[in-house]
Amino acid sequence: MSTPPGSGAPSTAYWFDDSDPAVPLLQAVRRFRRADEEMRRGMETDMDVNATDLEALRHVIAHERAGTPVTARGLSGHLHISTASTAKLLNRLSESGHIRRRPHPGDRRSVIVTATEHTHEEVRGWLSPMHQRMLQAARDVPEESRQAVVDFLDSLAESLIPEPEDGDG
Amino acid sequence: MSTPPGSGAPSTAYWFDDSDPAVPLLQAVRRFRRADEEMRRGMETDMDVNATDLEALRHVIAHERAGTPVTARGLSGHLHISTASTAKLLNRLSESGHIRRRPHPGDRRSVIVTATEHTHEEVRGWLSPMHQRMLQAARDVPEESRQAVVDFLDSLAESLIPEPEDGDG
DNA sequence: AAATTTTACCTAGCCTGGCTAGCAATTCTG
DNA sequence: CAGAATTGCTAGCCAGGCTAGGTAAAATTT
Repeated sequence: MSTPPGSGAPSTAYWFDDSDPAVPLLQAVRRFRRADEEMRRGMETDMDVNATDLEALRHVIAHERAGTPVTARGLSGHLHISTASTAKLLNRLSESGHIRRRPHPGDRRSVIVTATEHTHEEVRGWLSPMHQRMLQAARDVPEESRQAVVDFLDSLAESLIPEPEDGDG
Repeated sequence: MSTPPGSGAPSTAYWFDDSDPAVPLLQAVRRFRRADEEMRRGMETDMDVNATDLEALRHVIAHERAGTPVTARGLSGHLHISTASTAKLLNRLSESGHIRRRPHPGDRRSVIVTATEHTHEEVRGWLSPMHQRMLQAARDVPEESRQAVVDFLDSLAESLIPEPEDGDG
């Protein structure tokens, strides 16, 4: 083995066995996750909203663009917070001018949430250049490796699902 | 054409132009991110600690394994929370039996944080099978595509760094 | 080496953003 | 149509951030 037991462990690769050629891939994944977190933090700071509110805005905008507008209920589900917390969130975001509540055309109990034009611009300002760069990164992946990348990512996603404890039946 | 302008947009690919062959890669990235979030949520629930505390435990354990133990200060920096909040966090986690404070051998102001054996086991129970699966996923990437994967991920990470506003200069 | 500044950590007390409970309006169902 | 279910709201609680301010130890200056 490459990490001699009992010796001072290497500083970069905590858990890892350096000799495994698969390790650099997981290290790259780790770097990506870190960068993702930092990006979110930067965006929160810049737009002066918390993480949940930011994700809410992102969701609202995405659905607005897709023409499948979002209700308070739907938002609550997406964010995994209660409908009560969602009501508070909507209050915050409408007071700060980020979103607007609109009546749902087909259900008078329900509320449609839309982003204000200002919010659209603000988010576009952040996301669209970022998105362009990400798209370019994806285009730079050689044709013959694209499927491998997709498979790897999906396989990773699969890895994160906990193995079902073999219970009774 | 794939996304007829003005028509009702497709539900899966909000922002995307389906015709770009790079898009499936970003969609896979998105699926991975989602899975990652869900994994964390599951772990929080299962171990009955909040996200910050969980990340703290992870960090402590990783550093413990690497033989570079972590101080309260270091933890505070890693988590991006104040030293005061870190003190509270350490109180929570030591009351719940997850960690222990130890004197720093070389600096009597400082505190070394270690995880209890129980915590090590608990985290190992979650992470090491997951890690095995991730490692397998990485090994399954064909040799000739590995570099492309690493490059893509690093390039994505790079993409997340906001472009420097061209200011005065 | 004495005095000063900086650093690591702590407690006290505040505020934001979750939560449950409970209500009104609307829609669905038998 | 009566009763059950669903959507969203307010009220009020609590966890987990924060700033302010204190002490002890270490580092730096004089």
